[in-house]
Amino acid sequence: MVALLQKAVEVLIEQSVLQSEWIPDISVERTRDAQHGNFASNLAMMLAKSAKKSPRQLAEVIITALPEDASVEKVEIAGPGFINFFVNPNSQHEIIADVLRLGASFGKSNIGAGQKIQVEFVSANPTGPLHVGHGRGAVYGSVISELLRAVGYDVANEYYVNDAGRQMDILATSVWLRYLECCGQTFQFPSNGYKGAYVKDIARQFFDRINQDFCFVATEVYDGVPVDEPQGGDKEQHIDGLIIKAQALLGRERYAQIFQEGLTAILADIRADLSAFGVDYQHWFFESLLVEDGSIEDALERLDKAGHLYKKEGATWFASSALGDEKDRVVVRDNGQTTYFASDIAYHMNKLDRGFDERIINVWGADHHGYIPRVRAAMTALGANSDKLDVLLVQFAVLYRGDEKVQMSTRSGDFVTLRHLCDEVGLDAARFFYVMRKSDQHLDFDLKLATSKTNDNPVFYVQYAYARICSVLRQREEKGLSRNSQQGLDNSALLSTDHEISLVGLLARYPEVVERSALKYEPHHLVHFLRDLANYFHTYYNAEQFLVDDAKLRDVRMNLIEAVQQCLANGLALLGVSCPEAM
RNA sequence: GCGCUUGUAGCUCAGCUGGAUAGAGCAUCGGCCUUCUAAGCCGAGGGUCGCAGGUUCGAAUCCUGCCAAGCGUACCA
Repeated sequence: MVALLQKAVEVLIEQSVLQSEWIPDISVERTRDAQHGNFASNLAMMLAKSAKKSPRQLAEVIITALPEDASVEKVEIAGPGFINFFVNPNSQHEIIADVLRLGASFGKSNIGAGQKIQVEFVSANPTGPLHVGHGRGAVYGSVISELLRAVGYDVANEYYVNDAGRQMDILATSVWLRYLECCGQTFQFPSNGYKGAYVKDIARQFFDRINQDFCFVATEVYDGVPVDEPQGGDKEQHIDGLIIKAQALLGRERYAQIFQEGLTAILADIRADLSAFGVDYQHWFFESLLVEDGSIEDALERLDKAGHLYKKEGATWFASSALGDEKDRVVVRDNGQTTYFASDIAYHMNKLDRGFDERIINVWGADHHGYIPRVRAAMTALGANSDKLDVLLVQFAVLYRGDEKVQMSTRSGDFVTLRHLCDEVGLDAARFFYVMRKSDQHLDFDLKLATSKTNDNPVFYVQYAYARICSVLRQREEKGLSRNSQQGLDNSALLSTDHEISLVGLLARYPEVVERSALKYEPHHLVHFLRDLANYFHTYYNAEQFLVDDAKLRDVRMNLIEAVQQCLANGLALLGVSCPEAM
């Protein structure tokens, strides 16, 4: 359509009706209302002022200059000056043949041309099992990856494991303290320690294997440690004191062993949960690697050479405010320790060095939004184009059970784990619900609704459409009715009801929906599309009989619903949701 | 205080980068099963698109100012 208008415009420029400098980007949009044809252009309205003609008059002129095209049935002027294109229905029907021929490839494209993209998501600290808050990022990241692959990008998923830093020391110490309980010691567990039952499990298993080798008397452990908050002290100082004590009493080797014990157990748990959730990674990247191989020093040196670092009050600062951040940031504390941000700078440098220099995607919790400018600044300072970094924010989901809000408290360790969620609502509903809404919006996740196997569950609505089609196709065979796909394609003109025309029209839009969802990182468009497609199908199903006596008509309809089936399957596959053949 | 994000039907949300009469689901009400799965379909009601200005042929969409909510504003990770 754009090409047709382009030609018309060229003709009119030659005739001096228009001048080339007036011509905007010619856009053609799909119409919302079938009365307005299939496509519409606002070109005449855009040009009206410059051409000093009324939009409708100008539209008239443009239309007469339009070249003939077989796929266009008619062109009309409507409203304030829209040019509406009505597509020849027979050319629309070709989509059915396309879908059946392409099968699982229908909707895929090569827009990405094999460009490398790295998608990093979840990256939760390995200090406990994943909870429902992580689920949304997990599904969002994996669906984005699948979508980008579908449009031709070479996508690598990565999980950044924060296995260095204070939180991990708190975990190791928590495991040790629980282990001491296994040894029969009694004491007040620190209020800032990890209190979840999983820590006890890890400690118990460790105790069963190691027995008493790591055991110390509680009074010795707590001797000289600042008191905890409930006793009027500071919980941070208390836990830090315990960490130092653990390291001192156990010695380097044994401390490392118990540290490793907690880390591997929890990481195995996280991997298993994600895998069960349909999320798989190409690469697990460990923060400790950056510490060990000197990447952090390298990164800081690079920033320093480029003149981005300075010293103040004993600390080393990164002058990020010169690069768009609100203020400068500390990278080396006055005690000589590097900050988490320093690791992140090194990590991003590492990503660039590994060849992900075209596009890097980070999926973060929305509460980290303030962190974006400083990472962008770091990218720029490292000599990369910070536009290559896309940070996608995911808002937390709020769990409901019916009208009742489900309370989540990480501190007490009594949060809802991702595994619980999957057990309760199932993989399909969980994934579907998480990507149903725009990711940067709050999501109300209703457990009751997701588990309901009745009227109002959107997952089942879509799956039901698929199952119904399967059922019809099965019964065609069981009843011994003939099927000739080619005959169906040859007679596509028999598709004449409004339901059939809109269904065919919607199928044709699927590839653009995939493209849009992928390029804008908005999987919810795909979800909405699938709901619409299921809706159109259910309507059609109720309005027409498919297994009719007329063999030609039957073949045509079999082809149409099989194409719908294929499209639903392709879409659900991208979401990682299953297609049950019967419900 | 400053920054980011958000405000659309009773509720939960779409709204395709400025288009035509603002759309779904849930909830409410009324219809449709002797024929391919009623986990479905059809219909009805329900809106000052937070408020007020501005930009233009045209604004839920862009700009400004208010109002309200969430998040962020560490030598934490």
